Amino acid sequence: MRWNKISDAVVRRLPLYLRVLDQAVRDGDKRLMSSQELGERAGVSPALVRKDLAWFGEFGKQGVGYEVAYLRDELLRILNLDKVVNLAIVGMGALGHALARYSMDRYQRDSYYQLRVAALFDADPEKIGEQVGNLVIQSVDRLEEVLERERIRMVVVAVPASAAQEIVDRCVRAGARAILNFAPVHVTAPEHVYLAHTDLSLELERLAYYLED
Amino acid sequence: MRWNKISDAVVRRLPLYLRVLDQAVRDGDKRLMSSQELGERAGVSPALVRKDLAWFGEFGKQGVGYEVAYLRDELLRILNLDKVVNLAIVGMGALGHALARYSMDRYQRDSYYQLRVAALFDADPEKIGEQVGNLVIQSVDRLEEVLERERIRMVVVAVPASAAQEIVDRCVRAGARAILNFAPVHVTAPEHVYLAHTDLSLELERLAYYLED
DNA sequence: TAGATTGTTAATCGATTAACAATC
DNA sequence: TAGATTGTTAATCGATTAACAATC
Repeated sequence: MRWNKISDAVVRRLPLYLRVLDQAVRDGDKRLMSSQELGERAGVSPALVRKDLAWFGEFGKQGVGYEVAYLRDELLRILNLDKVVNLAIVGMGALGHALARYSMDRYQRDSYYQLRVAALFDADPEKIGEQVGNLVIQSVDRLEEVLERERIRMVVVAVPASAAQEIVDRCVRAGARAILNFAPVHVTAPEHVYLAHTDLSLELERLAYYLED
Repeated sequence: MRWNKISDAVVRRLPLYLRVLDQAVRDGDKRLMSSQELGERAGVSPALVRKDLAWFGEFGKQGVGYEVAYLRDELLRILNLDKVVNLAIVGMGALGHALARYSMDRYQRDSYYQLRVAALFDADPEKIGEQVGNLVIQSVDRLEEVLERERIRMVVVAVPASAAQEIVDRCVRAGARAILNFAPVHVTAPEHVYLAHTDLSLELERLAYYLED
């Protein structure tokens, strides 16, 4: 089952719903939730919640709402998070470290969090061999080899701008299907690879716009 | 001069243009740039480049293009980055550290980068007193006092989800005008404060959607 | 002048909201 | 049954692209 043509804007909200539902399941305070309440907690209008979910199926009951545990499981399935997803982080600067720690901690703590950090890479000989959680930072020279051997198809790129495009190219050749680029540079990938960009420095800079004089 | 009503989507692209122009100024390879080339380097269509810039004035010359140094300076002014902007980071976990290091390094290195990290806060007694660059992590108890004294109006929130709303509220009361929240939770602020949210775990989770089965 | 490229208006595209029949 | 809430269609809103007259 593939739901192509689903817009980015929709996909972007699914993990938000997932989080609200998972929280509700944990708290165990309610078995059912309306689009009204789900929207409120996620910061999205109720109509949009219903429309987003309707792209993937009919998960609710009229007059009743959505069963939280069921909808959470469906969202996990839709997001491919119902089974372990291996993930590599390339570039173990401060940001790479932060992302690695966060994901590792969460993978251990939350049974539902199935994003597993499977490999860490850096180009700096000083960093290679360093232990982070239960992993050792490897030389980026072994990038292709390890991605292929471990069947890693999701990669976080946190290298300097000057190296980003080359790393992306190499990940693509090694079979990556989804790449999240944190380097402050516009990079490209072939159509069949999903490439997203999160640029923290751009976020900081745009924020300054809203400081009135 | 205030250009209210400029959409978020437009403001979000300005730092992108700024980066391309600044790079061109540094390289010194061209004095002029067309919307075509600026767009190509930024990953934006030429028409959109022209439209975005036109919200703020007439910066180009027909048949010629934009003067890179001039347009860069105008963008710096529009983004309020033509003078030092003080910034506080609350929550010095791995992500807070990464952001602090990044901004501090860049402030030292790039003469045009005027986002100055002016204060660091954490609630953990273990971390308070720790040196990061030329700053010492302070107790979050002193948040209001320091923000007011140092006239800090831009704040990065990198605390755990459970503390985020309280920290945002306190920043608002202490005069913050622009807040960037990294905590994985939906928080709110009054109308007069600009609040943005960057959620790295949501980014990672949505990425998994694009891994085909 | 001739060619190029802006600034701007109109057309298109896409995403969100409103509304409501279906139905639990 | 009566009340509530979904799933879905139509209306609205906003952002991007296309086109071109103005003009350097």
